[in-house]
Amino acid sequence: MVTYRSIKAEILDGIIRRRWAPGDLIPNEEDLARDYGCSRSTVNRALQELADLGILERRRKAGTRVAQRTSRGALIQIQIVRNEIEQSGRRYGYVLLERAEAWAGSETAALIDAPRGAALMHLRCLHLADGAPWQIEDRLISLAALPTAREVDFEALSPNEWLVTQVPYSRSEHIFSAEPASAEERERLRLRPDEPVFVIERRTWLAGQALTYVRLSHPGLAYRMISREDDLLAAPEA
Amino acid sequence: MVTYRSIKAEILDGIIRRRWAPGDLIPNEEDLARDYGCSRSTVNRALQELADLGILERRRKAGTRVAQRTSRGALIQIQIVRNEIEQSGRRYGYVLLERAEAWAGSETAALIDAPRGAALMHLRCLHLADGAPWQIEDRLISLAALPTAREVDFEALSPNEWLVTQVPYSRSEHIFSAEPASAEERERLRLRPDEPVFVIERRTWLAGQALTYVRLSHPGLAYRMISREDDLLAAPEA
DNA sequence: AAGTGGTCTAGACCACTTC
DNA sequence: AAGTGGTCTAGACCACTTT
Repeated sequence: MVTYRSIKAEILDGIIRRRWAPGDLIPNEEDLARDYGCSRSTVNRALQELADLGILERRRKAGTRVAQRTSRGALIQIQIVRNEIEQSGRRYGYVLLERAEAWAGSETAALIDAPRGAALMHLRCLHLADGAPWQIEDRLISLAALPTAREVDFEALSPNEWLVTQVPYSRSEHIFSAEPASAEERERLRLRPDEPVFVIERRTWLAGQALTYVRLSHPGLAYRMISREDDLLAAPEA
Repeated sequence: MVTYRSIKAEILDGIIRRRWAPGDLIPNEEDLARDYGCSRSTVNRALQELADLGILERRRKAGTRVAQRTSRGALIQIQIVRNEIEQSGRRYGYVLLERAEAWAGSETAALIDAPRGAALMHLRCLHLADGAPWQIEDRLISLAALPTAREVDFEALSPNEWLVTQVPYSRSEHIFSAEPASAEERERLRLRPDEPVFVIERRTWLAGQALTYVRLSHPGLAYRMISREDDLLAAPEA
């Protein structure tokens, strides 16, 4: 039986084994359908999924070409801190360090992408793995967008967990960097002298309105962010 | 006209505005098709794409549910270094520091995931932006998998560029970390005292065979890895 | 003007999962 | 056993792009 999966696999194989090089035109849907003895819809689905993966480029009338691969991306999965720690078999711990409400100055307004003077909640927390410091969470929440944040007991539930489970967003931005540790980070994360921090900054919006900004800092020597991509040639069945 | 895109947008809107909360069951395809006055295939495509995005979870007989969102991932685009620099309007420079062939010892074998004793090429290069050091590329290439690497003029073309444009792979792994700078990195990247490096490590394989391992280190104070996600609610037309 | 992909349809059969 | 999604078909019309 010719399935869209089998067509997808064959085309992929042809690309990887250089039957078609980047930039080459592959046959049109009608021809492929005849070759494979299936309907055009089936071919269409296979090619469309390869185009979604960035492996093919398709244009009406111009046909379907193998994309000039600049290197595929890496997909980073950012989980709820608690799950990330528990899934690696360690015990999760959490401490709220600070909770305050304030109006946005020009610096904080820029961080969270809210207007100056907007009402914000500022939270600082420490997440622990097996009792050892794992991550400092330094967060701003827009109270205009999320007034219910005022009623949440952040001593019991981390803002990270509350937001991820309760607050939908439609757009996000992530920035990753390596920074020298501040004196406070050195102390709270119990860093060695000279040990840097791995920093993740994230902003989220819902329908154009800023929701939150967070800076997550991890001990540089203990933290690695890993992304594994599935093998494109691996057959689902065998 | 009811299109699969409009259905996708409506369902997404319903999820984001909490008409359905995470874990909730949404109507089955047949009912939705009747509601929208379209065929089941159209509904199917909409729901399937949302499932591919990780927003819905579907199981036969059990139906379609809103996924428990752990937070969507961040997609990192890793480009050819030269393009990355030139696209930001800076002048690109490149220097080959070292080129050698060797047999894999136990450490290098583990890095590249090749057997001990495998023939490897070792390359070290420096990439510059506007004359300032931007990245050290420290690379191992498996000569068993890529014997043609021996004939490439790496004085003229960086291994990064050669591999990305010429060598297909089917699986990859990325690791990002913050590390204290070594003495050599401090010198080559002209780092300030205490400035860490942002490190990207990447391995690639083709059909199970290891191709290459690379360690890319950037000045921590100058480098930021950024990932922006499209707004899910943004309408393609208006 | 003509070629190619994009999408929809109405129906069919099947595969998987729960009841 | 029955409900739900997964996939295929044959055909149709349309949208976009190039010639």
